[in-house]
Formats: sequence, structure tokens, C-alpha cells
Amino acid sequence: MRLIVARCSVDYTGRLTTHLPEAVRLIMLKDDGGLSIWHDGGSSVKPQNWMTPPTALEFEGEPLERIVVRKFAGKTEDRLDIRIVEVVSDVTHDMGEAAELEKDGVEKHLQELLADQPHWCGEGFRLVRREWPTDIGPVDLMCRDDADGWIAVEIKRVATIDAVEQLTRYLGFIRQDPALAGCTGVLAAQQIKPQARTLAESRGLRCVEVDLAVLRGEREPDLTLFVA
Amino acid sequence: MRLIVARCSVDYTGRLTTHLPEAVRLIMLKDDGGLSIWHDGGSSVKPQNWMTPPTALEFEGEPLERIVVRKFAGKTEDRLDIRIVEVVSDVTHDMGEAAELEKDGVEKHLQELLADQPHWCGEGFRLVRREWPTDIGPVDLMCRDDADGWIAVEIKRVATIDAVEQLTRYLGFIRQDPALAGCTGVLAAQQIKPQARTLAESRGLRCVEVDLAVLRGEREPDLTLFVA
DNA sequence: ACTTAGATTTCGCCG
DNA sequence: CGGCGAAGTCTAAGT
Repeated sequence: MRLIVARCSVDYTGRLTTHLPEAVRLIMLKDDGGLSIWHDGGSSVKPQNWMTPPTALEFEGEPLERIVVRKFAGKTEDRLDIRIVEVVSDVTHDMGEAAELEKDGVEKHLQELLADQPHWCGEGFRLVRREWPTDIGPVDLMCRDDADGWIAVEIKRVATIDAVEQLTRYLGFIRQDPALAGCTGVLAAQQIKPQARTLAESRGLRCVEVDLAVLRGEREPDLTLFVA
Repeated sequence: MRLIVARCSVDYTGRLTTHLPEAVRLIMLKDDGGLSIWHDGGSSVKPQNWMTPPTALEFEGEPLERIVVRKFAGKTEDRLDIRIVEVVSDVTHDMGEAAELEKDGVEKHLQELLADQPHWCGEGFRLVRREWPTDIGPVDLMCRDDADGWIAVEIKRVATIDAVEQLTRYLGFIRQDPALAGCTGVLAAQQIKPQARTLAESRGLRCVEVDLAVLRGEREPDLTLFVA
């Protein structure tokens, strides 16, 4: 990884056009051709300008006066033009092997756990299939209950009004099939916003709050959940 | 801005849990308390871990052995624990005044261009007003056609299902006015996702794809657009 | 302060 | 490779 601290101005043309006036900035150059430009002010997590690989880099001048980064995204060319007035620092570090981030607790895990134990979504539920396709995208789970009724389940980490709208849309398409005309909906989430719950119930959709630790068998279910 | 290159491992707990095994990484510390952690592999534009300001930073050891970053987001604490095995480099640069990014070509510009040339949204369209107010927010454009019919236009750079929902909500409120009960809807965008088109057409909303370069008069319109 | 919508969103999965 | 949905989305604007 090469880190250049330099007084520079930057112009980008591609999906849009941007300009950065002259200032001291950090230019981060990765081995794969990725590049990002940073300043102390502004966003902490998003660069002022960037280019994702694959890129073609061009260095001009000694000392460095200009870096041109090109990328061919479809039919249009993306181009980043860095004009360097003064190089403050220019160092390269070998960071060795890649070390990937291990994540735990995202929506996918929740879906896997509920697919294995669909009874947490409703008593007697059994899984028919995950990612049940509709014309406007897949429903997370399609289940049937003791009475062989169909239930579409939408899973979220945090369920907002958008999740209710999403499930409603799915049901609209699912019910066009006469065999599934009686399909009902369940919204399952670690957390359900009060407004989402209100809207869901007004539309006849059931809401279920699930606990990741309970699904994993790491904790006993809270009995009050069954009373509520 | 402080740039630390160090062999370290990182643990994050907050909205989820992540772990980064030991490797050489760049730790970018901004003056406002923002922090991000980078490695040569992986994404070019997104850090492996980060914390947005406001944060509370704690430095331990001389030489540096540990950095703990804390953030209080509501009732839960976000925490980033950086264990440093070896500091390779540790430099600080003063980058001076902020220099903001000037952008051109985002959704707002598309709206300005279509307001000037509403006929791209539909034949014979003329603009009544931009940002036509409704109870739940303004519609991008309100137009009338040759037959004096009303048309609400929602503009997006990329139109997804959300854009269809948004236009549908607006129309629901607009049509409450008896004078506008017959108002129809048009979704205008540089790019319309297939599912958004499907949903829009199932609701009787027209879809129009527009070309920024054509709107600016920089390019001739593609005649096939009129045939389709 | 909180909500809503845009973003050069980025990222990952699945067709 | 393209479409689609999630993201520790982030961020800016409006209320």
C-alpha cells in the first residue's frame, strides 16, 4: 500500500463530474489498483474521490506532478485527474497476506436459523422453501402450517415500515395464483418498530420478534413472549 | 490526520460482532475522532472496520499496545478494540483547511433539465410546477398534456421499487383533490430496474428512460426510443 | 433531535 | 455479467 500526502487538486468525470480545489490530502493507493483520496474534514468513512479496481494508473513527473486514473465501466470511461503541487510524504508499506473480516449477526444468519426452526415464526410451521420466487423478487421463507395454509415470511434484522410494504407487495403477487390466494404473511425480526407493527397488524400480517441467542440455543426463551 | 501502520488484530461489538485476525494494517485517525482500518486486500473504498464520530479514544502502552474506541449510540455501546503487536509507522499530518467536493450530474440536475424540457417525460407535456406539494412531501414535477390531463412525474437517477412506492404514495394524496382525481403518474429515470418497471406498469404508471447527454443537447436522441 | 431520501452508494449472492 | 436486496450502510436536508 502506497500512501502519498500531497497538496493537490482533483477532477473526476464518469457517472458525474466533480472537482476538488487545491488542498493537502492523503492519496491511498492499493496494490490492486484501487485508489482513494482523503482529507481531514468531511466524512470519516467515505473518501472525497475514489476509483475501484480494475484501473489503469499513470504517473507523471519527477517529483510527482500528476496521477491519472482510468477505468472502463461499460461504454463510458471513468477518469480521475490528480494535479500535484507538492508532495509532503510518499511511503509504501507491504501489508502481507489478506486477512478477511469475520462477521456474525447479520440478516442472513437470522434467515438460516429460522429456515431450520420455522416454528419460531408460528406454531406448527414447516418450511416449503427459502427464497420463494415472485415476479418482483424472492420471499425469504414460504411455509405451511398445521392446516396446510400457506404463509410467506419476511425476515429483517430491524423491521421498519418498509419491511411491511415489502411483504405486502410480495403477498399481492403471490395471491394472484389461485392456489395461493389464501396465503398469509408473517414479519419476523429481531426488532420490530412500533409503527411497523401497527401497520402490519392493520393489514392482517402477524409480527414475531425473535432472539438470535435463543435461536442458537444459547439462551432459554423468554416465557413472556408466549403470553404476549 | 494520524496514520498508524501496525500489526494488529481488531474486535468490534455493536450492531453486530466482527473479528479481524492479526495482520499489518493502516489505522487512519481523523481530527474529529473518526477512525478507519485498512488492509491492502479487500475493498478499495470501504474500511475493514471503522467508527464514525463522536467517539471516545483511549490509547494504551508506550510504545502503543492498544487502542479502544467507544461510541454511545442510544442505549447500546459500540466498541472497537485494536490490539497492537508492532507499530511499523506512526505519522501525523496537518492538512489545513477543509476543501469541499463540488458535484455536478446528480438527481437534482436531472430534475432541472427535465423541468426545462418536460416533453422528454411525455409527448406534449408542459410544466405546471416543480416540487408540487402534497401532504407527504413534494412531487418532483407536475405537468399537463395536450388533453389538459394532469401528470405527476417522479425523477430518479436509478429507479428502483422504492421510487414506484414513492410515486404511488404521492398519487394517493394528489387524487384526493377532485380536480386532480384523474392525475396519472410517470417515472422518469436514467435507468429503470426491471422489477420497478414491472411494478409500475402493474399500477398503471408509465416509465420513461432519459439520457443526460441528450437532455443537455450534447448528443442526438436515439431514434429507437420513439419506436419502442 | 428525528425522519426521509440520495448515493460515483458498496457488497455479496444468485441467476 | 446483470439484477436484486442488505448494509455496523453513510450523509445531507427538511421538519
